[in-house]
Order: sequence, then structure tokens, then C-alpha cells
Amino acid sequence: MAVHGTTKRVTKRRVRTRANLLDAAFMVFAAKGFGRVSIEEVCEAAGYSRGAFYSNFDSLDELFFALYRERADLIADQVAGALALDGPDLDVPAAVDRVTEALLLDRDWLLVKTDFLVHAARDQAVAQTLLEHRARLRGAIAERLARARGRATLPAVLGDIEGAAHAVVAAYDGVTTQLLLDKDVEHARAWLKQLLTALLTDGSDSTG
Amino acid sequence: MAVHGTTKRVTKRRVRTRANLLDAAFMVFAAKGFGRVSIEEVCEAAGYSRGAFYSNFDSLDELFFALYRERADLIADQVAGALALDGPDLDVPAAVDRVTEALLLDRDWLLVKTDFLVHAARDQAVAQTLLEHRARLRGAIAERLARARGRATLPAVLGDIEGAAHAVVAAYDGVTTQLLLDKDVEHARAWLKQLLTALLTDGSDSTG
DNA sequence: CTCTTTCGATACATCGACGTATCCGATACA
DNA sequence: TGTATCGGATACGTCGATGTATCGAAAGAG
Repeated sequence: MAVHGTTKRVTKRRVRTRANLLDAAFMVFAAKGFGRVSIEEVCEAAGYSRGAFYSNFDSLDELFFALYRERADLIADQVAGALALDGPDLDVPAAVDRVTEALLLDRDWLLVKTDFLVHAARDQAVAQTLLEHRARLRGAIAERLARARGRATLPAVLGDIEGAAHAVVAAYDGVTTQLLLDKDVEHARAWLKQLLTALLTDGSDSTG
Repeated sequence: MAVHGTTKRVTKRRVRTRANLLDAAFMVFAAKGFGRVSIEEVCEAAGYSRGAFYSNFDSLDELFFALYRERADLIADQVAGALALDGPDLDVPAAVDRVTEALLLDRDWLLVKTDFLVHAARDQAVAQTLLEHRARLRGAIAERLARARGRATLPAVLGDIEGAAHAVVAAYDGVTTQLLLDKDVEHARAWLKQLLTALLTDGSDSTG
């Protein structure tokens, strides 16, 4: 097959190297923080020389971006999956349970994610990407919330369903912050459930 | 006055220099992020040489810590002040208004604060300090919430008043995250109000 | 199996930031 | 005002990280 012309030959070795670099970078970033990591450290952790790095990326920033994109997509799918486990109608407490399980497992990811947030806060283009990711997540949540209508009523204060989805994300972010500090995953999980329940259910429901 | 013995002579010039360095550092940190700032940049921004820096601090970390402590205390007082403006009884919506005004003014501060959070997440000692700060804030909030009892009832899902205070902080953190990305202060403020209202008022109140 | 292309390692030059040691002007105190 | 001390500037040596250019080895095509 003549896939010549524009496309360069891409070896299996190359994709392996790239993946290894990304994986190593993830661990190093999680451990030391993006701002305190050098290209050399990433290479050393991955077992490559700097030549391999420069062959695959132009800068640490580019690698970081690629890394975030990869993992964020993965998480997004995970959450979407957790939300999809329901039947056509959504059982709010059950969904809350499953989503909190899926979201708050990996402290390393939270560390990297927050580094990326800090990065995005100072770079409009990066911020745009992150905002789109978040919008997608909110969209999935809103879609599911829509199906819950009638079974449970949302508090009017939050406005429409979009507002409620927004609130869910905010709660998640808030819990994340606390978790980064106290490192108590179980507590964070339990508490996120509480928060989401408080936000998503009318004060008037009395079921357990 | 013989304050000799242990105490070194501390000149006015020194305190001025130190303050200038801290102020300059704040701006530089806000602009570029702690991880991307060198000692030299701070000195240049402040109009001093590196000699001045090393005469006042041992490392960038130490300066960062001092800087955070200073500003955080300032903000804490500000919030406490906003909460204290009430009479003995607390009017929840009014207090929410004033607190949101006080909290969300300075994007630069949010940037630095988040940098510090990322920093603290990887250093237990620093995390401890930050947790104590947050505990103090929560304490002030809880104290005020206690006075509101009877006037407005808190949703039961949040548990006790401590839980409610926790939720307030989480909401603040959540909104902060969004604000860092979209830079829309007014929207963030309005929305924080909404969130707090949803969290702190029973679903059964109907007033606007 | 051979030949070409690609990938990653090595060696090199450069640069910026660091920390220190020393010196001079500023400041406080008598 | 004199003087001892303090604070900040300057100059220096060092080190780590960067990016590039070149080379040998691995992988794919025929």
C-alpha cells in the first residue's frame, strides 16, 4: 500500500517511546509539580535520553498539553460511562454514588489537573481547551439530569438544568481543593455525595 | 532603652526593602506563576539586586510562604469584617452579598492562592498551615451561621453547622476554579450568591 | 537479505540562575 | 558629628538545563 506522499513512516518504536514518555511525565509531574520538573527528569524517569524527547515533542509545555488531553478524555469517558449505567430514567442518589466513585479515585490526577488549571489560567488558548472539556462534562451531566425530572425536583434557586449541572461541577472542584490538602479520599467522597445531594434535591424530599 | 543583647538592630530601610520585595513578588507571581519565576525576576521587578534578596530571605519558597501568610491574613480579616457588619442576628442573604463582594475582587490573588494550593498539596507542612487558615475561616462562618438559626433553617442534608460552613468554603473554591478560567468576575459573583443561597436556605423558603 | 529511512543516543556549546564573598554607602546611636 | 554596625550592590565561580548537530542502530520496504 502506497501511503507515501504526505505521510511520514511512523514506527511502532516511536509510538511506544511517546507513550512511555507521557506515562513517566505523568508520574513525575504528580510527584514534583509541573513547574519544578525539567525535561531531563522526565527522560530519566522514562529511561530515555533527551534526544528521544526532542524527537517527539517541541517543549515541556507541549508534552504537558498532550498529557492532559489524553487523561482528561479518559476521565470524561469514565464519567459518561458511570452516568450511562442507568436505564432511561435517572436515579439521582444512585448516579451520585457511581459518579463520586469514578471521579475521586486518583489523587495523582487531581494534582496534575490542578497544575494544568494554574497553567490555563495564564494562557488564554489553553484555558479555552479546558473550558471546552468542562462544557462537555457539564453537557453530559445536564442531559442526565433532564431525565430525572419528575422523579426528583431540582431546587428552583439554581435556575435551569444547566445551572444545576454547573453547580455539580463547582461542588466537584470545591471538594477537589479540600482533598488536595487533607488527602482524605474517603472523606472527600462521602462529602461530595452530601454536597451533591444537598444541591440536587429539593429540601422537601424525605426519603433516605 | 536597652533592647540590646539578643536583638539585632533592624533598620527602617530593611523593612521597606522587605515589603517592596514582597509586593513585587506578588505581581510577578500573579503574572507568571510561582513555578516560572526566578529570584532575579523578583529583584528586578522590585528594583533591587540579588544581594538584597538574600539578605532578607533564604529562598523563593520562604518568600512565597511569607507572602501568602501576609495576604491570607488580610483577606481573612476582610471577610470577618464583612460578617461582623450585621447586628447580633445574621441576615443570610445580606451576609452572602457582602461576603461575595469581599471575596471575589482580586483575580491576581486567586492566581497566587491557587499556586500556593498546588505547592501545599505536595508539602505536608505547608498544607498544614493552609488547612489551619481554612479552618479559621470556616470557624468564623460557622459562628455567624449559628446566629442565623431560627431566622432561616439550614437544609438537613448538610448535617450540623460545621457541615454548612464546610459547604460554603467548597462553593467558594468551586467558583474560584471557574473564575480562573473564564475571568468573568461579575458572573462568578452572581453565581456564588446563587450557590450559597441554594446551600444555605431550605428549599421551602419562597422569598426573593 | 539488503538497503533506505527513521529513531534515539551522544557530544557539544550556550545560557541563565544560583549562592557566596567582598566592598561601599547608609543608618542608627552616643 | 563621629563611629560602629547594618544593608544592599557588585563580581565571581559553579552548576544544571537547554537546544542542536551528528552518529550509530533499529525497523520497515522490497
